[in-house]
Amino acid sequence: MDEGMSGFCIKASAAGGNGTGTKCGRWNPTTEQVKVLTELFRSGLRTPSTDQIQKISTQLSFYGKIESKNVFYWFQNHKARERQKRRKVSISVHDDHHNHNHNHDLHHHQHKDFIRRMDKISSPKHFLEVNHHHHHQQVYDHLQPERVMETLQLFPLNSFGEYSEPEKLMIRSMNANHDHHPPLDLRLSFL
Amino acid sequence: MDEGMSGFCIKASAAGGNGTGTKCGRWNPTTEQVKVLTELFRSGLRTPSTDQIQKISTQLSFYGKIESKNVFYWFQNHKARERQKRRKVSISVHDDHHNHNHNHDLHHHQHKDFIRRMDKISSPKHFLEVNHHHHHQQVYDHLQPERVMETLQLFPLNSFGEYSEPEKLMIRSMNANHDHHPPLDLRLSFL
DNA sequence: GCAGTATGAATGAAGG
DNA sequence: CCTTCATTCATACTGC
Repeated sequence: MDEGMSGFCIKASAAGGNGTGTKCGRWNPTTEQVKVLTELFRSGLRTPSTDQIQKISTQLSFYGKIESKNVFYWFQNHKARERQKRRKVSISVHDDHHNHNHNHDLHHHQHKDFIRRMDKISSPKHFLEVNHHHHHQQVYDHLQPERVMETLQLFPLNSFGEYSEPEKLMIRSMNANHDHHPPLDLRLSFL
Repeated sequence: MDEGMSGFCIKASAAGGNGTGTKCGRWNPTTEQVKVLTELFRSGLRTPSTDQIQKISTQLSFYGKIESKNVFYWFQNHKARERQKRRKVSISVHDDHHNHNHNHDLHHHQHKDFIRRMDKISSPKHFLEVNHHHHHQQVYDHLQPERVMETLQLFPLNSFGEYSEPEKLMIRSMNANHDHHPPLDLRLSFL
């Protein structure tokens, strides 16, 4: 998992107002690019479509290396951060001491799609309820370092990456037969 | 930004590969969990059934805190993003003058987020291929610094017709009236 | 050089 | 499934 980290971009451009250098790794927008993007944003563009992204990217490529994804991410981030700042501030300003229901109020209204699927395919009863262990401390159990290999030796960590064909088939068959009340057992021990 | 600490999550995890810490708010898969999930995915499992999800979840819980929904979402996201990622988004809009590199994609996974939109929303034909087709010739053509286009037609579309006329004008003036800028032009007419 | 910060990139989680 | 939001991770940049 240790990234290869190929990050060694020689980027000379800075906020000062230039746009030279720029080689690899992560995109480093030139001031011109940022300017255009900002203008577009201020113009009301929040979530550009594919076409728009492409065009913007193409145009901006004149000022320097850029890819579509950069434009996409830029807008995503910019929008998100604008909102984030907004949120933080507003919370601080008129906090009514009772306004805590939209930030980290996690769970309780659960995910629709997930529930729907769960509910349909095979009533998991308290599939979600299982999650209701918030009053337990066992949550902290997992903070244990990775030295708890005893009971479940399902995943030989040193065998990842490659597996035999028969195993693939097994998996496949399992996957193919899971419609109603699948008698299938997904034992991950095949790994 | 400092405030990042909105939550109370002690996220000690990082790209370094770990499995400790992390226990609040959003699920933070350990490397082992990711590994297993990835393997399952690679094995052909795309949309696990409820039972499968449950089993996977149960098994993965050995490595750390996890809930069924996490597994569910993981597969959904991974599948979607993987599919679109496959779309090859390395649009080298900017021709490599002499820079033939092939080391920028090796580190982590690429983006997967924006790809989705790219592939589907609009041009189902080819999004990236286009970049290879056009050699930015025409791009430069109407990017001539000297050529000042009166156009500032932002977005002919209407997806976001939020901007007001004044703003268009502002942009326009900005574009057409750049006293101290050489070849810089902010024409957004390409959209 | 390291700390702090701004921001690009990735992905978990939801909504529709 | 597709689109979007939110949070987080990683890195470029700036200042000390």
